[in-house]
Amino acid sequence: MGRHREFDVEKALDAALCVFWRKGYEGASYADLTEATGVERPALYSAFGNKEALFRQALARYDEQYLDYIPEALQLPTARQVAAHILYNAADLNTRYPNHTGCLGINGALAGSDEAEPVRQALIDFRAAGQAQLRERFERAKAEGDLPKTAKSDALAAFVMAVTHGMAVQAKAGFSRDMLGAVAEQALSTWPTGSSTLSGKSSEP
Amino acid sequence: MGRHREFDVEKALDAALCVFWRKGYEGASYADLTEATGVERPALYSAFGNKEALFRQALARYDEQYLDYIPEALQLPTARQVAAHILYNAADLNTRYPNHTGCLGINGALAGSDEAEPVRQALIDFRAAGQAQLRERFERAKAEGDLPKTAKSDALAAFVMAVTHGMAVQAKAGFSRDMLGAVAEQALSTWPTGSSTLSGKSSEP
DNA sequence: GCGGTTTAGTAATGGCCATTATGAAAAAAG
DNA sequence: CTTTTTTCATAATGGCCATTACTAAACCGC
Repeated sequence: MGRHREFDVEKALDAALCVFWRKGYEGASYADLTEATGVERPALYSAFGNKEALFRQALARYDEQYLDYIPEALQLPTARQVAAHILYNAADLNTRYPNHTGCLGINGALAGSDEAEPVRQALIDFRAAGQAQLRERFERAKAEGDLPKTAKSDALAAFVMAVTHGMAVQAKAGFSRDMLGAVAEQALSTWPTGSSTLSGKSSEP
Repeated sequence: MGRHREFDVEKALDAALCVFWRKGYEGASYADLTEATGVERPALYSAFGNKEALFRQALARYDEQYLDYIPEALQLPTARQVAAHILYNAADLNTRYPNHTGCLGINGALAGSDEAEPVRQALIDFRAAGQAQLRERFERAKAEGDLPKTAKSDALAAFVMAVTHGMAVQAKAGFSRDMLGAVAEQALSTWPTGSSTLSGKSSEP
């Protein structure tokens, strides 16, 4: 029993997510959040908890709703396809919405006041989890002969992630989808292969 | 005539620079700045103007004091050496000071409140200037036959910058100098060569 | 339709923010 | 030594911040 909620919690979370995406954790004020969600402050608190809790839920939703290309990528047959799928989809996502360019995982909190340290750490862990998945996928690729045994899977994973992070910074600076695509292409050129040569171009746009 | 300044303006600027480097523009409060510089608020205002003006002066000093490896790099004989010098020195700088890892050009202001928009734009312009220099250097390299005529100098410059930005993000997340060095090495292993093959390793550590 | 319970919205609270008024202190000029 | 000019430091100002009492309204089971 009791009164029903008058707003759609999921829609409010989506709206808050976009605010965080654009302004980051500390840059987003409750004035911004209430305006974007159409929900008054106390209702946001009762539905999501405080600002940090709201951000963490937004991050989880971001992972589900926007980063589904990562599990997709990990299932592709070759390491090179995995990397290509990630890089081109990142270029895409980072430039798809003009109102919130770049990546929530980067925009969220890079530097800031000490108060935001827990959120910063959460984002570090979030990115590290993705990188670990990628490294493991590359290790499998080595076992399968898809990558040379001399390849360093942790360095390769860090490299792919570094390029996506760099593209996120550039997207936030206004770089076009095409420019980021060119960056991705360059990152993929001469990818190490099991059979020593054949550096070929990407199969993706 | 009149009273002398009791603090060293340059030292105060250096201290403020480190605060911005660590916390970014919005994350740095005047409480932080007065503590780090040992200078009271009104003295900072009279010496540097407001917070935005102080940040811009800190950025200029950062360019002079810490990014001298970029003009150095541009004078090296080959495009590959230019890129290698930039990437390895960036890996170094990003991890040299445990109290302010990463890069001021990235940490300074990526996302944030609307109020910080001018600072964000200043940093975008700052990074774009570096990227433009690099692109021009690569065009020269094409003219000199040091890069293939088919190479896209703007994409190459954007790629090198993307990797440095990504390394800055990773450094802020606590990555070691060695890990960033491995990222740089991987970035250089994709480098196109004039003579079609021979993707060789870097000459730098 | 009434009592219990949950939500909505207004408006308050205390804290930190950048910025600056104010007046004391210090140094050079006359 | 006095006057003028500049810097210093304390402390105030107004605004925005996240968070939350508090009151009114809406719904469910009875």
